[in-house]
Amino acid sequence: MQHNPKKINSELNPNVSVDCVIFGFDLEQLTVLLIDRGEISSAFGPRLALPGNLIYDNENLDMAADRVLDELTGLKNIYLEQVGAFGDPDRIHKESDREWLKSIRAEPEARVITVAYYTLVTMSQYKPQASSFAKNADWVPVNEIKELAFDHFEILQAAKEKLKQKIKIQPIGFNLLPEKFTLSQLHRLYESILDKPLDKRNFRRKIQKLDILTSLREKQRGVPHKPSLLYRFNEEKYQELTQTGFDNFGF
Amino acid sequence: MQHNPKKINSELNPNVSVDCVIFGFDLEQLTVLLIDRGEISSAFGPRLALPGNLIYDNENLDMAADRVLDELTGLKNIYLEQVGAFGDPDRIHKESDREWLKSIRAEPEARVITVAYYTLVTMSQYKPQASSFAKNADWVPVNEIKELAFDHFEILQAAKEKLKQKIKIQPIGFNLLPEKFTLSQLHRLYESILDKPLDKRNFRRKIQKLDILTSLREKQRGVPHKPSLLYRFNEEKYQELTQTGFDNFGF
DNA sequence: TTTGGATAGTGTAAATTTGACACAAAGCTA
DNA sequence: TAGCTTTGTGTCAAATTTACACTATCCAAA
Repeated sequence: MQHNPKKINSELNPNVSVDCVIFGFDLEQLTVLLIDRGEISSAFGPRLALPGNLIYDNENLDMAADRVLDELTGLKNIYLEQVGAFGDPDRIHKESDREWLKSIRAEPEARVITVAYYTLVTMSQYKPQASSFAKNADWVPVNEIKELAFDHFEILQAAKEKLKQKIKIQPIGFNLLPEKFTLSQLHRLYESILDKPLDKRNFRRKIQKLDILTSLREKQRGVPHKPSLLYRFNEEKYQELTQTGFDNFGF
Repeated sequence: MQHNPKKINSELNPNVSVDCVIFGFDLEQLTVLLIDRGEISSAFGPRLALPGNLIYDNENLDMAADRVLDELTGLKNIYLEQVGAFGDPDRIHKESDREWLKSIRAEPEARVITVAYYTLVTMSQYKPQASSFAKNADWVPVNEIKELAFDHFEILQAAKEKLKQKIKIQPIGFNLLPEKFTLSQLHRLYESILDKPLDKRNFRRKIQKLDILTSLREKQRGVPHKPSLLYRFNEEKYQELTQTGFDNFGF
């Protein structure tokens, strides 16, 4: 928790926390980085929760979200979007929740509102076992999550919906892919986020017409089938597009 | 401020406030209900601000927004959508801001984060002078607003953008119109929200094809030109539509 | 080396949607 | 009754969307 020593002199605000829905994509499906709260909670409710923490009084909300992400994964400068504020007075129900909150320095009796963010990371840049902060963290496919601690399941639903809407307007999906990727991977990504099948040929036609991909003269290697061409996201062309007011990346 | 006596026994949370962007439509342009903070602030900065207040510890955020709206306008059951949380540690800059916050019982030294909402009301249902709470409140056309107190201008921008995106997905604009309205009024409404001109015939064709309007056998009266037919929003047909997964109300 | 399994990559035709555009009808006022 | 103002309407061309099936390429196993 002392990962960012500059912050430690400031005071934690006991009323406001930040929770992060950290999305990843394992090239098959959308996943979320969850932390396991361990035995302490297992008898009472869901062990899995979104990573989060109270905010410091001298940081703004976006910075707090960056910090939580950094503490857990060591990643910086990650795509980040606010989902919204969640704050039912009774959002902390269980004795186990209170115990656990104490263990991370929160005031379990205070009413806490949380500001939720979602972030998009490239899974290959981060494996949970690589970081000492992430001993209890792991990627879980979104579709397999049926419950979470506190009101985190509700937050996850809201984040999925925000992401879905956002990707119809901006091609932010590239933040979830490695630098080089195939059209099929991009296709799968859009299908998982939009949660519906998309026709292969129509998808390819549409994405190619946008002209925001650079085709690398390079093929996939080691796959037991016809290897795919690799592409890279072309930031410059994307900027050109948006600056002309274009905003129809919808599917 | 004691409009809702049930709440008065609970404690105010000094760290969390709710601000409301109350949109209206004067049949010409989009407007926002602002309060005038009066002389106390005039020497230091903008007098106009969004209505808002601290939240009580026993109410959830949506309820708090409803309450603020009710206190100011007396309106209940209004369309309400969260914009997000705003919370730069230095969002309260000026001495005048501190004075004013004291006057509404806030703790000016505490770091306050605010959760912003936007709401859509029918202007004809509410005239500022009708309510004793609203002596200092008035409708201001959105396009004429150049600055607001605190970070409220930023919040307003965010709210406008949210509304713009939302109306592309759901036909929520009817909440801004009287029960009976003309297609031209609806047309103007979409133009003000989307902030761009829309071709009259194409707009009409599109809105009619959605089949969510009931044509009343009734004409406008007293207008110095050809009177328009009046329409009503058809909630049932809209529900049918959305339940089939339709979500393209975009323009 | 041949064969089978798996995914990549490609084109077309029909239906739908969009965008551009102009004039007659209806009511009010002077 | 003449003039002003806004309503209400149709068409055509272009662009976009949808549905749909087969060959090419690589790896692995026989």
